Amino acid sequence: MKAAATLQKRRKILPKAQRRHQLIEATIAGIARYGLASTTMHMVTREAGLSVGIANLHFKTKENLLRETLRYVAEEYHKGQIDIMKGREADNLRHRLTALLHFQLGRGVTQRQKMSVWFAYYGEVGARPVYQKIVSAWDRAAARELEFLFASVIREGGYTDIDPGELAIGYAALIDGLHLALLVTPRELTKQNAKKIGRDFLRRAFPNHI
Amino acid sequence: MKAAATLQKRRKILPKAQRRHQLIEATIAGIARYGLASTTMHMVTREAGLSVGIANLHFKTKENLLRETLRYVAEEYHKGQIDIMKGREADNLRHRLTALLHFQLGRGVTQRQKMSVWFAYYGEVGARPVYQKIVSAWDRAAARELEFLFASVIREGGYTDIDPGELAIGYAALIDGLHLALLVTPRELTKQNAKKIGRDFLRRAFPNHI
DNA sequence: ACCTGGAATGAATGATCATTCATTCTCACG
DNA sequence: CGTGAGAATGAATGATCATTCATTCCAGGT
Repeated sequence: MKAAATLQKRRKILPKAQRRHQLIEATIAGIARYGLASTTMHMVTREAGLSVGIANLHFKTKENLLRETLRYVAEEYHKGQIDIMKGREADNLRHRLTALLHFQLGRGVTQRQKMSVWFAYYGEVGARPVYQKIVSAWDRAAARELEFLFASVIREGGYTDIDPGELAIGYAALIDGLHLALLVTPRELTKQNAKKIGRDFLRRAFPNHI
Repeated sequence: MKAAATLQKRRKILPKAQRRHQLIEATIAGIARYGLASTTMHMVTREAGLSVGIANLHFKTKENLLRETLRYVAEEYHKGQIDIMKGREADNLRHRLTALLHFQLGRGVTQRQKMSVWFAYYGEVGARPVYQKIVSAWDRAAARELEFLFASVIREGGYTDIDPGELAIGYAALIDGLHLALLVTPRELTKQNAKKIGRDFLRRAFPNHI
């Protein structure tokens, strides 16, 4: 009788890596919808179409799952940036700058879901040093690359009186701030407009390039 | 015998407004130390030196206490900004710009505790529309004032090709981003440096003023 | 000095959750 | 085909927390 009423999902065994990925994706969805605080293991495992115990099997604790999820999100965002900044040999500097801007404020990154997850973790950084460590490791790598790119642009354009490191921090801060504005006050700022504001920042610093 | 061992704190009755303020301050301290998620009513009331039931008496629910705390923090920050932007009659525009920058990146605002609280709430905005409403109401007011200030500067300086509204959004985003950087990667950025980066942003936009 | 309205207390309650682990089920391999 | 190593399940457990409310205590009014 029991099997007759409910469509019994056949149990499936899959490699560890795949299950871990599945659970991390479910965690992201949960955080975006319910926030970091209110996301429960039941929600996550249900979203993944699995049982509660599976989380313990692959991640041991909830805290660990959250850490791995942050690592995953941070890597995705920063790797994307770094790849563009390194660019292909043929790409000129102007093209790299605009490609970077379009990535950082483009469809992929500025999805409400993604931005929610980012700021959910930032919000806990004050209380959990572990999150700070994970993010700042990636941040440093991206910052170095951005500083290098800016230094090249400064050399090529013969700009004076610009410190590439400081400008890189300023630009990165502007992008983060625009993400925040898109999340918190979306009615006051379109993605179109955000891009224009980012471009204007670069134009004022590098008038011969943008 | 009971009273002999423990130093009995005498119960005190105070006006509603005072107790509410006391609880809000304790909530801020709790959020900064333990995060929005892990701050319990016991912690908050203990921090305030009161009993658990008092929270229910003055705020009905925890959710309500958190909302009121956000309102308090948002008001404090945005009122401070707005006061400076309106300024005294005698203040010239250049002075208002630098005063604003020093407030936004000064000792009071960039305390780790304050920034933690800010981003704790931002982190939940994706999941709780109420927080979005509270913040965006204040944000709009500050944005209007900033746009007005920038418009005055543009007029006075005869700058062309600058939209005050867009520049205001960009500047506000930069400041938010710098706060985030100070919170997440404090080893990479001093407050001193953050101020310089903010000033450089203004200088590129308004070279005759800064 | 003595009431009394209502501020303050904190043990008790019930709800929610992370975590456990005995059991069931799969599938790769012999 | 059978089989066992280990992947997957989910009811049970125990911990944590927000909320309640019967009781205690304070202070302003008479």
